[in-house]
Amino acid sequence: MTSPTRTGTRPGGRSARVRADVHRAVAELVSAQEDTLTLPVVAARAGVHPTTLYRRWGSVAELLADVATSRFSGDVVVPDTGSLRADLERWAASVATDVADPEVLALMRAAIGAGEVGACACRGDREEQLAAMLERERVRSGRAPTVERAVDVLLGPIYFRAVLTDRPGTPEWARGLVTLLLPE
Amino acid sequence: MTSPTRTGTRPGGRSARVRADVHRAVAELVSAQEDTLTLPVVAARAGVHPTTLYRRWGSVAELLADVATSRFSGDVVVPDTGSLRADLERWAASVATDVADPEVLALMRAAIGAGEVGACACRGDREEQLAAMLERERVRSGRAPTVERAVDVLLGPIYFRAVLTDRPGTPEWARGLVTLLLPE
DNA sequence: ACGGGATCGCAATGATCGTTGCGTTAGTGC
DNA sequence: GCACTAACGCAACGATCATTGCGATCCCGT
Repeated sequence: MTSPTRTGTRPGGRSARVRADVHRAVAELVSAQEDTLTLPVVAARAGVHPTTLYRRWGSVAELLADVATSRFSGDVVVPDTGSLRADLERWAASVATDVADPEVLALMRAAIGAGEVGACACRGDREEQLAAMLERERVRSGRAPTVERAVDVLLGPIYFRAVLTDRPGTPEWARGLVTLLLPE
Repeated sequence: MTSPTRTGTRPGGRSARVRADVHRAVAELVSAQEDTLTLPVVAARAGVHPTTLYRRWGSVAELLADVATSRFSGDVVVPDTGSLRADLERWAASVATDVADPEVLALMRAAIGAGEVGACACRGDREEQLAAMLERERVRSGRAPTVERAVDVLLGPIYFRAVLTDRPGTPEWARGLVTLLLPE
C-alpha cells in the first residue's frame, strides 16, 4: 500500500544467492569458450535446478543481458584530479584495462551476440561517467568537448579494438587517445 | 600433383549452391531475431539436410564465422578522387551506411557472439582499404596519418555506434569524423 | 565420356533441451 | 514468532538436437 513493498518482490536471501551463483556460472562458462551455453548447463554449473533459470530468465539471451548489465554497471569511481586531461587519461586507461581482460571480453562478445539489449548493456555507465567529467570541466573552465565527441574518440576505439580485433588496446595507447580529443 | 588441385576439394556446382543457400538462410534467420539458431533450423530454411551442415561446418559458431567472412570481404571499390579527405569522407559514409543496415548489424552481432574468429571477420578488408587510401596520399604528398590512427578515429566510432548502441551513426556524422583525423 | 572420390540425403539412435503441474522451502511483513 | 506467498526443487513429457553408418548423387580431372 505505501510505496516500497508493492506486490512482494523478494530480492534478498536465497534468491540473491542463487542469482549470484548463476551469474558466476555464466561468467565461468563464457570465458571457457564453451560453445554450448544453455540454461541446463548453466544450472548444473551453478548447482541450481534448471527450472529456476527457465522461470527467472526465460532464455539464454535474457540471462546474458542481465549478467552483462550487472557486471558493467559496477560502481566505478570517476577520477577527479582537477585536470580534465588527467581525468580522461586515467579513465581511458582504466576502461582499456577492463575490456582487455579475456573474461570480460568473452562476456561482452556473448552479450552482444544475445541481441541489442545485451550489446547496449556492455557500455554500462561509461557514457555517464564521461559526461560527469566533462560537466565538471565545463563548470570549471566554461569549455569542454561534447559527450558525443568524447564517446566517439575514446570509447569507440577502445571497444573496437577489444571486441572486433584480436589485439585489444593497451592502457598507454588508450591514454594517447585523449590527445585527439584535447589538442595540446 | 602440380598445385591448384591438391586433394580433390570441390568448390563448384551443387556444393556451391548448397553453400549459397545455407548462407542466405543464416542471414535471413539472424536478421529475424530468432533466438534458436541451430544447424537443423538453418538446414530446414535452406532446404538442405541437417547432416550436411554438421559435416561441412560442425557448429553454429563456425558457420557464422564463415558467413561473416564471405559477407564482409566483398569486393568494394575504394574511392579515388585525388583528395585524401574526399576519399575518406566518401568511404566512411559508405561504411557507416553498410553497418547501419539491420540485416548486416544482426549478422555482425551474431558473428561476434560466435567468438574471436567471427568477430574479426566483421572488419573484412576495411583496414586494408584504409591502408590503400593512405598509401596513395603518402606517395602523393609524402605525408599521411598512420593506418593505426585512421582505424582508431574512423572505424572505431562507426563500429562502436553500430554494434554497441541502439542508434548507429549516420553517413553525415561519419563524414565528420574525418575532420578529427585531418585537421583543416 | 567415364571413373574416382568428395559431397549429399536418408534413417536410426541416444542425449539434451524446454515446458508444465505440483509439493516444499524460505524470505518478508505483521 | 506466525502467516503469507514468492521462489525453488522435483519429476515427467514431448520436442529438438547432435551423431553415425550406409547408400546415392554428381562434381572434376583425365
